[in-house]
Amino acid sequence: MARASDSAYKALREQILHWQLLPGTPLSEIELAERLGVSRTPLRAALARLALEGLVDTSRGRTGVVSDVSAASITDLFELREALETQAARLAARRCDPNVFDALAARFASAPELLLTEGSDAYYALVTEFDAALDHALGNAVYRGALDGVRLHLARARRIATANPDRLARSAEEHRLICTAIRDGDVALAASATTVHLNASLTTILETLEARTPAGHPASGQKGSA
Amino acid sequence: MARASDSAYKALREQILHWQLLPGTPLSEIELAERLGVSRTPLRAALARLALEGLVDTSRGRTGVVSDVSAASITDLFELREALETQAARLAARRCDPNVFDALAARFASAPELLLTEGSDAYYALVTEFDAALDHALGNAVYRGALDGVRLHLARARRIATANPDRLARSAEEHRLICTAIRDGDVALAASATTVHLNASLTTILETLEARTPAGHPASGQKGSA
DNA sequence: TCGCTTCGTTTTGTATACAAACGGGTCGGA
DNA sequence: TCCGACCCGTTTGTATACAAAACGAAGCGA
Repeated sequence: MARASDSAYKALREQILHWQLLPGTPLSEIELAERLGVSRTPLRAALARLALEGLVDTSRGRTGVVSDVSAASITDLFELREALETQAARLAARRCDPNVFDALAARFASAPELLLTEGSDAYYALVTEFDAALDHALGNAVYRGALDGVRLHLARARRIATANPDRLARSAEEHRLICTAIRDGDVALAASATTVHLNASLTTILETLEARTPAGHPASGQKGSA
Repeated sequence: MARASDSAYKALREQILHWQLLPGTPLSEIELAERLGVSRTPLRAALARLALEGLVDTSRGRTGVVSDVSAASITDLFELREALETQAARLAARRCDPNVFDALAARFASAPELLLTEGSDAYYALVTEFDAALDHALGNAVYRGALDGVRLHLARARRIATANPDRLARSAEEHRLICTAIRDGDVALAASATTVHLNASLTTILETLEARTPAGHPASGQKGSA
């Protein structure tokens, strides 16, 4: 990981995910190489990787731009996410170690205090632990790769909706329900609870997004085609 | 697409998918660059792309190898595939143009004759048309990207199980049922029929794979970790 | 005889130099 | 004045040269 291409990739990814590089920003190889202190060759590799992961859009023009985050693209993302996570919840309900998800349920139950004392970052860290537990329960590297792809884009979208303590508290309750359902091996409930959670999450993000773009002021171009 | 990196990518992908480059084959940059008549720079890009798509495994050692196709990896792949395709079938049942899937159902109904007169390649072309219709009904570029990733690996796995006319005829009947369910907007049936089809397909591939590896003769190493 | 260290070869990773292609701008003509 | 073609600058795509690191083998020592 000490390779220049990797560090360039990590740096760019971080900046895109943190909205320091805004959607639509053109990514000139020469300029970025200079700014990141690497040669064009490893930078090209980093850019190619970001393009394949969907964070960089190379389809328009020759110079790549940071890919767009529109209401349409987020809706599409959540459609895929629902397919993956509901089935993941079902599978986990069959295979998991109940103790793991029992412990997670308890931690989600006490999340309101966590939010008060340590803030939203600590809560997101807890969600990451939940994701890891889900991955471990699945025991499927291919499936995990697909989930990671979704989580990557989700991390960027989530930055818009951060800092809504009320929503996060409800999110914690939804996660708690998912955890108990998985712990109890209740396949149907695990899937349904996941659907409920994702719908609430999507709604929140879309509302925040709409509030941010007053109307007639599209954030940065549209989604793919018509 | 006239770029050297793209042609190298396409050539390598073709050879891997057609089992001309067998799983485990080491991919030396110098040798491949010479063989394909391109420089190492574009070849590296091609190799990186294949690695990100999962056709090349760079985790073991420094030199990448063609990724493995084991019973375990195929089972994992199908677990992901089921998550994606069952939900895709549900969504398509809600959104599709009935005429499209009605026409497809008719063509799957007459697939037995197609298999007799034109062979399995023509049948696979029909399946590809079905996939395209599904993508179009979804109208979701992100979802399609995930499906394409699965289809890529599936194409390689399928090469093992090809040329079982009896199975293909049954596959056609399963597809016909899926098409009619989608056409009729029957969400539950579309999903269930897809599950049935995928299970049958997986079983066939695993049986063929087992018959090919007589025992104690692992095709080419194991899957990821333990 | 087994294990460790060390050296050599091979392979990847990076930098730079060069060629080609796209875009913008300007000049000329209708 | 508007349209079109051509030219030039910038940017990407490719090739090669160099550096660093990893694998393997051989030799030494216990």
